[in-house]
Amino acid sequence: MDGRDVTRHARARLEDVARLSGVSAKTVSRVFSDSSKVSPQTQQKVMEAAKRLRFRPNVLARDLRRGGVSSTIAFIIGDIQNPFYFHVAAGIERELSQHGFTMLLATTADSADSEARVVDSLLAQRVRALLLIPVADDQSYLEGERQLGTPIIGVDRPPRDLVADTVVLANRSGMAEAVRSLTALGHRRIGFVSNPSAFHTVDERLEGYREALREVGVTETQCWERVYDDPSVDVQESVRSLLDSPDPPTAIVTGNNRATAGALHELQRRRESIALIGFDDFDLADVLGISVVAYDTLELGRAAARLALDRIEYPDGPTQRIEVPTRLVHRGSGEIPVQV
Amino acid sequence: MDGRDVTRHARARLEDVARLSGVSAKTVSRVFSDSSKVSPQTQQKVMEAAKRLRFRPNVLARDLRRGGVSSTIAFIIGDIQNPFYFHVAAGIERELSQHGFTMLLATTADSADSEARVVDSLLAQRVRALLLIPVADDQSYLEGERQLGTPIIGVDRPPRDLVADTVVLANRSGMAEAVRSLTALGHRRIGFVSNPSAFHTVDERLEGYREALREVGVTETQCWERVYDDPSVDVQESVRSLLDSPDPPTAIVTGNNRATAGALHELQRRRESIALIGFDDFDLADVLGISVVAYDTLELGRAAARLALDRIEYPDGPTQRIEVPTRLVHRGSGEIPVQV
DNA sequence: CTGTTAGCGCTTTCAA
DNA sequence: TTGAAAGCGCTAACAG
Repeated sequence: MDGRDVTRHARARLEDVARLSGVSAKTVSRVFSDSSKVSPQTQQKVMEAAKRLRFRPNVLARDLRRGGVSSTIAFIIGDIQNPFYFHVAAGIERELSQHGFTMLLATTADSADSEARVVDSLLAQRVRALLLIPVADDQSYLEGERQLGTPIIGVDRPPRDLVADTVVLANRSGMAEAVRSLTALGHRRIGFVSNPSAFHTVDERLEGYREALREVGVTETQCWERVYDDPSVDVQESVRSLLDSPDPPTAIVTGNNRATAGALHELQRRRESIALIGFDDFDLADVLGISVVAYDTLELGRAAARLALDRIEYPDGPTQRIEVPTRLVHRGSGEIPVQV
Repeated sequence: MDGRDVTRHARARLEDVARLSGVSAKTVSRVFSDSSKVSPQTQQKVMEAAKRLRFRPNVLARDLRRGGVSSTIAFIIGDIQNPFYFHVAAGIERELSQHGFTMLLATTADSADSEARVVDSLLAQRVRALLLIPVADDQSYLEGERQLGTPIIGVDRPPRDLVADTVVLANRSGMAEAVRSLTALGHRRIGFVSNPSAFHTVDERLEGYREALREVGVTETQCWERVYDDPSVDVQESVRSLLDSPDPPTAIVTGNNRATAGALHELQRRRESIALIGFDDFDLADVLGISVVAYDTLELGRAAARLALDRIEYPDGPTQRIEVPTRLVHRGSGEIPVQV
């Protein structure tokens, strides 16, 4: 040591501020939490000292003392690469940050056992609430945690075997509306393409599709349905097999944005243009002229965050289920009438 | 109360597990951190008790005791809606989770004072490192924190007035390569469109553009440059003004993905097809046939995360600057020769 | 309005 | 290999 101050300064604590400003630690604490109960002069003294010492309350210690819960809320998603998830994340983050919470984002790579591990590590961090897009077959393993008071919110799909607040899209009616707009143009042979299929969302969309076709007397739809659960099956190829089948469809609807992309790739390859409506909106869909079933993704996230905040405030309120509406956006591809 | 167990169970603590398994709290603690020093029998006893009580170590308390730092690493981004940020976040998250850290994601809505506030609240949470996409004019306010030992990593742009590890793209050379491919096809009047412009990234891309044009003797490029900093100026309109100018360009390069989208909208409106190369790849660019300067976004994130992990391990190592390479992807729009 | 004491759940000594 | 005591930085509960 050469006499100059070359030591790495330690972080200032409440007590350091207290000493410098000549008050007790508790008073400093009050200034930083519920300043209404401290006289203005004291407040100013404390704030000055704090500034000089670059004091920042240690949230870890605060949260520990306040009952072991943190001010973070976790959002667990599957494949982070899918733009859908991050628009939802954006909505959640925006709503949470307005209420003093921060979002902890974790991914499960859409695998069930990864889900359990990730959830576990987040709970160890004492997150204040858990928002998750359920992937595993069964979320009953969260029941214990829920009883301990951690709010658990299902996003985009309802958790299975677990009573929880949920936000979902109007999948069934949204898809039915899309298919009806096609049948109105004369289409009867309509393909439904999706991969994966196991999720609640796709199930519901498929039902909406069948429902709308039943309304015009088409009850045998199996041969137009290309729904796989195997990630190795390329959507583009399933569209190809559909269009190459003996009695090809005159229109296609897709179960999600990835399926839409696959369909577009195949249609471009064939240089064909067929009636197409995708579920999920996407960037540049307008430039491409693709009609879609759209919805406010940001709002989906916000609604989920609000459910969590509600549940934190009213732990014993009734279970809520919010359905975010969809709307059919006409951009051309969905308005191609059946070729006679 | 009806006699059945309707009380909300409290969370099990180390001590509860200790009591149930007949050992001391410290032994249980050992089992959960550095189990090598506990006999196998004891270990099993403890694990069983822990399982029965659904015990989960409280990371808050652990981190507090271990020196007040958490096992979370924050990533601060501007506009969360931009898919670019997401992919970077995905890369970061992936790398971090492999090393036992979780990612705290916060947004600043691309505003400078919001940046300071967000950073402050994250530091209060004692994040272990700070990854940020600098937005404010000046990050010197982080200097104190850096000296306290919090690693700070600049992502996509170097922090200003702050020595910090940084990951950036090869902006200049990437853009120069794109423009060279256009000049090779005979183009000399090439438009450059971007909004916003204030960021390091766009500056560098602009320089690359000018450099490549200088190489073929074009030194006066101002009239082809449409670079704004006003979010209210629509890129589509600036492309329009460019194409409607007395001496319109025969090719366009864009400064980022949003500018590319704007250009596409305008070109579609005019039903024109002009040579176009975008900076940043995007979904369905292949279907649209748009040539782009692409790069591995995920890798950008991973590299940033690795810098943080490095710095945590070797606080006094040399400052690093990583440049992620770009590559020109030919898809047709960039291969349109100049019209004679 | 302000201070004192105790303790959140864990781990770091240090001792056995 | 195991345990007892002390304390991380903060705040709840109680005084004054």
